[in-house]
Amino acid sequence: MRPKRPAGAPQAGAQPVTLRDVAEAAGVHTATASRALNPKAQRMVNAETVRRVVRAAETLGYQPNPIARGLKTSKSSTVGLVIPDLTNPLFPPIVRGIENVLESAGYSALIVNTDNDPERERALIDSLRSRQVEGLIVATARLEHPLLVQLQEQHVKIVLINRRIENLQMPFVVGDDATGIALAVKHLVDLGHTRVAHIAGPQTTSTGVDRSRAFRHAVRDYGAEEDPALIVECAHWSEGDGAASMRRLLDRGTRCTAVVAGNDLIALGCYDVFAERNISCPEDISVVGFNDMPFLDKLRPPLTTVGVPHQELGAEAARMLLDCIDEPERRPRSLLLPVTLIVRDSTAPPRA
Amino acid sequence: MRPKRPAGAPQAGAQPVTLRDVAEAAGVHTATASRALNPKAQRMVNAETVRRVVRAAETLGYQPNPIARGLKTSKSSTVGLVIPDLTNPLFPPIVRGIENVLESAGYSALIVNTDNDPERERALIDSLRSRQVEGLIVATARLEHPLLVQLQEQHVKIVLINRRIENLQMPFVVGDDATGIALAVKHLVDLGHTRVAHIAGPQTTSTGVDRSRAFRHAVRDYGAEEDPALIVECAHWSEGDGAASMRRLLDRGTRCTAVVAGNDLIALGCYDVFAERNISCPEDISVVGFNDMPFLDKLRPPLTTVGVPHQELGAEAARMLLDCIDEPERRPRSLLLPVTLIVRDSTAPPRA
DNA sequence: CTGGCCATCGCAATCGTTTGCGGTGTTAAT
DNA sequence: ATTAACACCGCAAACGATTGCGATGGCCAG
Repeated sequence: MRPKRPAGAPQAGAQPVTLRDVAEAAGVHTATASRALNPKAQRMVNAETVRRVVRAAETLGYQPNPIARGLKTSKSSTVGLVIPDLTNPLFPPIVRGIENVLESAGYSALIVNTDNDPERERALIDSLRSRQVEGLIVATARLEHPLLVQLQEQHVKIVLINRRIENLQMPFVVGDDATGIALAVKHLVDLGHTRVAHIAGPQTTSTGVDRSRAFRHAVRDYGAEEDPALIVECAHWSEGDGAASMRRLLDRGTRCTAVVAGNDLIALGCYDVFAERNISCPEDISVVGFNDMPFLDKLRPPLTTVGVPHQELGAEAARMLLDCIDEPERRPRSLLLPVTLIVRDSTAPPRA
Repeated sequence: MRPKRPAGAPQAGAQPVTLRDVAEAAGVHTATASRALNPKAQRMVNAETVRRVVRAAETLGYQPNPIARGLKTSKSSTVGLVIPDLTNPLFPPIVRGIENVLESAGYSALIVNTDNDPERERALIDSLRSRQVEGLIVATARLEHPLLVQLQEQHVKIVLINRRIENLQMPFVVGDDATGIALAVKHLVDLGHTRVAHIAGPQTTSTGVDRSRAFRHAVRDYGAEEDPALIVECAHWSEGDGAASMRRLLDRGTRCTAVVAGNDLIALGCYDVFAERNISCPEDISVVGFNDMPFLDKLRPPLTTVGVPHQELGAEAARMLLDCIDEPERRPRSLLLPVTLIVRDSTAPPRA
């Protein structure tokens, strides 16, 4: 007889009501109790017995111990979420989307921030794996990403979010960058712009190359000028790099009346140099961003941008990962979510 | 002899290198291996043996299985983080601060978003506890918070962040709201304002009452007008509620030339109302916010606010929680972190 | 009446660690 | 020389769940 906890003190200490307790209470063996509580195995046990066990479990307030369960099944009900920096306003909505679907599936997420440092990334992923995460949602993918292909070879379940990897069968969910950019360019051309520039994101990321490729196509399709000088690249998706690139563009005297930025942060960088140089937006130059991160409508001028359903992005990625976990043999699916142009006041017809 | 994994395929499958493997490799029992690897118990085993074991562990790439360890020790190396909504820009920096110190201590955080719903909060905390978190960092505390006192009675380790609970010995770490508000009021008075309003946060939270109390004191201390009509309250710390309260203030005809908002979101609400009613800031009304959330400098006008070291807040809270875990008997400490006034362009002398 | 099948359930091993306890062998004290 | 003290290490029992396998009993068909 193991020591009973003091009666009348339900849940006094931690929560020591174990499977054995409910088994005893129901007058069965722990094995039967386990099966009775497990939907997959319920049919192996008498319906009446199941009822007794679940009732016992309920009245005792039994909560299975996921650690013990995890030890036996080597499932942790946990997934790892690898992002560059939670502080980047792009990610909180994604994270919430992910957590929402994980939560309803009984899973939870361990979040790590790599700060885009490959060394750190490797270490953090190691620690994630040692915590037995059942899969990874990765938002830090670069086009060339040896670590990720290595993980894939080790059959780690991975789904990419917001990024793809070249020449690789790895499931991903991204926004429809191409039509987003096309929408932006069309909007500008419709306003009358002919010389529109592009401040591209880093070409080491799929997002960067997809958007700049889409830009070149759109410029051609909608009949704007195809001047290579109108395209500059950023080293990182940051405000500072955006500003630097904008300065480069201006300094080399490339004339333009509109710019589509690789993302909102880069657009913010443009705003900074506009302020430095007394350029007024949208009168002198129109700007459109990408992502529709929060509070863009509070800027002066409110930023025209393309809205990406980040929360759904996250939700879909989580669903996809759970699918991979449930049926490891399914072939990788990927998803392209629709985006929308959000017109605010940073775009206007060019000065006559 | 248990089946060896195929040689030449290091880490091929999951990561099946177990303590037993290193024990065998070092020619000792798992028990000794365990002790050799555990700093607390190393002195119970011969130094030479320790060396052999650690070398074996290193060459095999041994990673202890935290699940198994947790099962035995009922420690999960995990803490729960309870916040209202990750999407609120206030929290990402806090989370990063927390994760930084947890990471270096070998802990990690499970984040849940309550959306300020007590029912959801209870359910999420239950799920956190069933995952054996060793403690909680809570950012959702209200002045009256039965759930939290109940948890405290059950000896759950809790540290509050950004909030306190009334009449309760529960460790917390907060910014110095009082001097923050005092700084703001002094700044406005120095500019020449005499009728300064306060749009207070919800008085159900310590932050709300602390700031509005500080406001009343500061107004008196610096000789501004003490008109109760100058103070209105928000139901929530949100943009919408801030706007609503600002409208109430204006609609009842209370004259004022400056307002200190309970936080930045509320200040943003004021901006919205200014836009609606063609009030220009700072010419007609000055505004100062609280928190210095990201991108405030991009607003028009850039928002004067009081800066709170959120990342340090998080870091200190995490340190505090780890302390509580390590030595459960220590009496609760609390921390008040210094804040600074950040003057931008939303404040100016009142119109002559 | 017997053998076989099926439904139901218990036994016990197992997951990878930690840890109380007891068993060595060695050294120092009497 | 006997023994106490000690350092070191192995044995085995945990931790709380899952699961292959075997045992039991009831039932039907042959």
